[in-house]
Amino acid sequence: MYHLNMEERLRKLKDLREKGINPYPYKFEKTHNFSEIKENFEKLNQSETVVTTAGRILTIRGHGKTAFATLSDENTQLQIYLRRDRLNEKFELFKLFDLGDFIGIKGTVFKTRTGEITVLVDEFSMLSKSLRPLPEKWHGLKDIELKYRKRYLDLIANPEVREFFKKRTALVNFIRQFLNQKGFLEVETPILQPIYGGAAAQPFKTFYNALQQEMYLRIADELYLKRLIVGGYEKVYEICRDFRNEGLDRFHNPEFTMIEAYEAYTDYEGMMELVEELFQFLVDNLLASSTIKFGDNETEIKKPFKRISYIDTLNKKVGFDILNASPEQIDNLCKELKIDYKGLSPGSKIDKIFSALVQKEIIEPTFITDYPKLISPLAKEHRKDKRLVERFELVIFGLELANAFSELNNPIEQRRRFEAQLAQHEEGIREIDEDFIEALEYGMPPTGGLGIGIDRLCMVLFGQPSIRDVILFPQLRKD
RNA sequence: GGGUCGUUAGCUCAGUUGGCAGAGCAUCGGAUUUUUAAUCCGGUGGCCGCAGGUUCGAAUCCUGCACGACCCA
Repeated sequence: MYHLNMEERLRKLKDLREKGINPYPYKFEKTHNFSEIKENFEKLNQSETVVTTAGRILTIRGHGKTAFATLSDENTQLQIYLRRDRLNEKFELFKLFDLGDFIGIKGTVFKTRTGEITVLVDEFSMLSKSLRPLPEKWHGLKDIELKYRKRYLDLIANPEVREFFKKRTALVNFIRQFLNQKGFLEVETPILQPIYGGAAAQPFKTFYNALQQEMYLRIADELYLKRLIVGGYEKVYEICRDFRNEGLDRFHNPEFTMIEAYEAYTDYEGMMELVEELFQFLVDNLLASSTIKFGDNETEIKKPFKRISYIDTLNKKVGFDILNASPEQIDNLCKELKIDYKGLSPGSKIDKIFSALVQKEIIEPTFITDYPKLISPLAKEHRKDKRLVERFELVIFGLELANAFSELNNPIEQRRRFEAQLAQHEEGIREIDEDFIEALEYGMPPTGGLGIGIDRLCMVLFGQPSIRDVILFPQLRKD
């Protein structure tokens, strides 16, 4: 377990303790962080201000009776300079410091011959002893599996990764800011649910001992947020971690972050406007340009987004009316497209065909509108076509980023849809959420609802090719 | 689930036709009072992912397994 590199460090740890130094002290008060020292250099330098600061040692360059070290704090790096003639016998203590250790220093700032802002150290202390060697300073940590499994090392060794995850947080904060400004109320609903619903997906099961009852980690929070609309809130949203017990690849992590928003007295047209406005807001606040790149593709985020009809586009592609096609016709198409269609409902087959023929080809931000009723049990029937519902998905670079409906608020129709879904024996619900229907029976106003996948949005806006690059601790098999 | 590729020192990577296990950084010892991928001299460090097989001999060829990446489903 302890390799040779560690033995030396353990020796130094012991040495520190023998000298009466606690290698893991409790607290250290900084007067400045590194950015503040750099930004205020002239003032600090002229007034000979004594600064107190701290960071992790990244490199040490020893020169006999002096030493330079580069430290890292959360945002940037700073060089320090230690001299035997200033520190006297305490200078020798620095030999017990290694790369990776946290050091606290006190000193004055100056510029070296080459113009680098540096702190000339008058006092220094061990803030935490590191027992393991850091990844290499020049190449960083490249091994992709190690980067995911030991993200802390990735964050230490690759400052751009540390920077990237700040951008993810900024993205979420701007979404919050946007919705809050619009008068939406952020709420929290259960992650542990006795009945799962709101999407077609397999849940993670667990067991609640106190109630002696099986529970599920939510696959969506749709049904709870709609209950809140029934309750009288008119605009609500939740930034929710959802869980789906399904495959794991470049676009799927079993736990992922969604934002779901519901607004009373509007419909899916209203949700399209909201999405366009939100995306504009995010681009303005987060990106240098409205042009985004993903793999070999490039596009611009600019409203209004293109709108295409699900059925019209698909029918044009296949050359017949797919909603009136025979089961054989659809199966043959699946075979042609090498889709594994066994056990799928007619609706799911059509959706797989759509995904292969239409969705994958879409690059520019596009609203796909008016989905088949078969695959949309929670959306309201289309006002002009009974076979369809008022639903859209936003697709960019072939990826589904948002999904929205004019929400179905007719309780009788909702029960029929759930029953039809149960009869299909399809993945998705196994039990009707009677309380949800009861809530609808008390009356839900006309409502527009929207879900946006935050992880994928992050991938697309920031050009990250894998969902594992936008999740701090992506799921991997236990090694 | 299927296919392709990968796994060698703490990290980044070489390793020729099957013939002694290598480099840089890190680490240790020495020199060095403005360096910055510091420099110079000398060391330490290996279950070559794991388990089998072929062979006089395997990091290298074969089989299985584990983990990962990409593609397909």
